Amino acid sequence: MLKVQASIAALEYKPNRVAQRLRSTTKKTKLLGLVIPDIQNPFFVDVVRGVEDYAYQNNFAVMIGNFGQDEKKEKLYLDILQSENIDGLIVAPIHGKDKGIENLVKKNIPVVCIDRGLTEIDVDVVKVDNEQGAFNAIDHLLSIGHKKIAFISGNFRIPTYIERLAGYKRALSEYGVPFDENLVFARDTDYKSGFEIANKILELEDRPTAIFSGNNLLTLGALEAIHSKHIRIPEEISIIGFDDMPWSISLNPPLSAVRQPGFDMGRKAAEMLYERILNPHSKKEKVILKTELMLRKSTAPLE
Amino acid sequence: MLKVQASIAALEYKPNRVAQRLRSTTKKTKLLGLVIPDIQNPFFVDVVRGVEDYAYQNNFAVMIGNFGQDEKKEKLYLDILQSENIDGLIVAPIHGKDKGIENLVKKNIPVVCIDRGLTEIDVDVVKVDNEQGAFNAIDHLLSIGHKKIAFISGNFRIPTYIERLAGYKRALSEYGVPFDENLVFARDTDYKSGFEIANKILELEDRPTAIFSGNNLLTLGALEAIHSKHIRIPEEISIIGFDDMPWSISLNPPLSAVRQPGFDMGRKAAEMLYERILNPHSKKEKVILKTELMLRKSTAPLE
DNA sequence: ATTTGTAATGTAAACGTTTACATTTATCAA
DNA sequence: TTGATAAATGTAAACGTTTACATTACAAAT
Repeated sequence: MLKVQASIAALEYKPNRVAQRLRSTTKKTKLLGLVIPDIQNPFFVDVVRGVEDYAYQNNFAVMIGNFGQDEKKEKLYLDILQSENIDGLIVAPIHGKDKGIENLVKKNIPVVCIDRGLTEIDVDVVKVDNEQGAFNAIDHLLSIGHKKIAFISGNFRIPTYIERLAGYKRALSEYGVPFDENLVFARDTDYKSGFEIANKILELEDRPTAIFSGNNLLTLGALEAIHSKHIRIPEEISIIGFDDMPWSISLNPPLSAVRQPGFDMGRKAAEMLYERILNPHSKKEKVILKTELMLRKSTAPLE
Repeated sequence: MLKVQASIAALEYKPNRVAQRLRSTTKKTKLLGLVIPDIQNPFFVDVVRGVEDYAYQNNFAVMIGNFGQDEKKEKLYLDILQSENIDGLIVAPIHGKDKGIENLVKKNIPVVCIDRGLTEIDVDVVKVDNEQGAFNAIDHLLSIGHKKIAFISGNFRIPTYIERLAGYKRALSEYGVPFDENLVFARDTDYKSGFEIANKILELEDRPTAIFSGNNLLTLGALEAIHSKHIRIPEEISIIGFDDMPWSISLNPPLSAVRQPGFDMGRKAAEMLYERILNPHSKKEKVILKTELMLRKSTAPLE
């Protein structure tokens, strides 16, 4: 063994990553940034796991920022990560024209967008076919006789929800059911919003026979609202949600849902980021993953 | 306005955090480490949110590592964070004699332990009264007539589960029910373990009338096992879990649980870490938070 | 105008690496 | 043993800050 290497081992020398990162030009700093909208949403937790899985295998550390749908907070994390000289960044943009992310891309910092893309600039993206996913859910509901279907959505500044709304509309029009804008409710993407919106829906004069909820947390919130009013699912109302969870089967009743492959999305994003770091000028890539309709017990035919 | 400051503003100068951290001795690097066992567990997600909440308010960034109960991975994150010159670290030790964390404490790096303490060394800790929490759950079960209560636990190297077992035993002995070691099952702390252990329990000759599951994920896994065998809760078997979730009420049936204040725990830990950074030699603090018994519909008297 | 004090700016070294060469040491064939 | 080549080690500058002083500028007070 070499003398130097022997000493390295003997003294248990661990390089200081800060100094490495300060000096290094040829990216070997092994630090990735990951900026997500809501760590409470199990879908994003899956994404995180996917990213970490790939990162760990390739000796990267991951620095996570959770901005909780707060634009200022997102900006802060973007700034911090940039001034941390990260090798690259995986981020779910708060909206399609996110200037902060655009700037990073322009500065040639490797960026991969997840869950949502950017409209103003060409960038790597991994997402899901939201339009088709929503279409499948609504198509299912329509096929079993529902016509009055409420949509509990997140904010329409988030591209994801625009796409899901498009799927909702397309299904409706295929069945010749007119679109009623009073049936779509958009607010935040959290549990509380789901709860409050569902409460409002359930008190409507001519109550919808089915609910399509735009994400995990909205679904769970809506479920609480329905249960607290002792309305029976699916006898009195059907519900199907975007995002599946391992324990969807243990909900009351077992929940029908549009499954997104969160783990795969995270893993793929990390992989693409790695490629992008190695190869900064190759063509930007768009990956659209498929959703899967999980039919369980929360949707039933309208008699 | 000063000339220098004017230029700072004009050029939108952002200090390079890496250089700052490399040079700075009087800790103003504003970076915290957070190392958690399992980001899939909603309890730890709450902890993360609590930490981030405090950090954000005090302009700290948080670097999260999720080690998934893998000791090697925990070690890696500890090493990485240390060589990142972080100001301080919040960590849930993988077991009570965690050498990696002991070393950090000895090197005078500010450390706060969450959820679990360290036996060999004096360190700041925020945890919950696990013994009492488990006692309350078992006491409730015993008070409504159950005697044969299975305990789905995590690995007994994790201090938390040792304490929960102690509470289980104490309740039993207060009711004069002999402890039967064949009723405690310890494996990993994930969904799959809960599912598999519950399956085993349900096939037992003289099947327990109640299950106490050691955490969130174990509970959810057990629930799936029970449902897939079409065993009715609580008519045929009662179940109560450690850890509550916002949507526990929407489970089938609404789940009785021992609630831990995860958000508060995270926030308190961040606060204590901040104090520790400012004041490295003050007396180490132990904070024991209270649990709360949430009685819903998954436990019923034994007729 | 001169002094005095304070605020603002300037200067050089240091943090622990990487980078790019220069130099030394080891290895092998002739 | 010598020379050629490769491997190992040595050296100095640079990364962008902070730290600790030194210097300069600008008031207000004499």
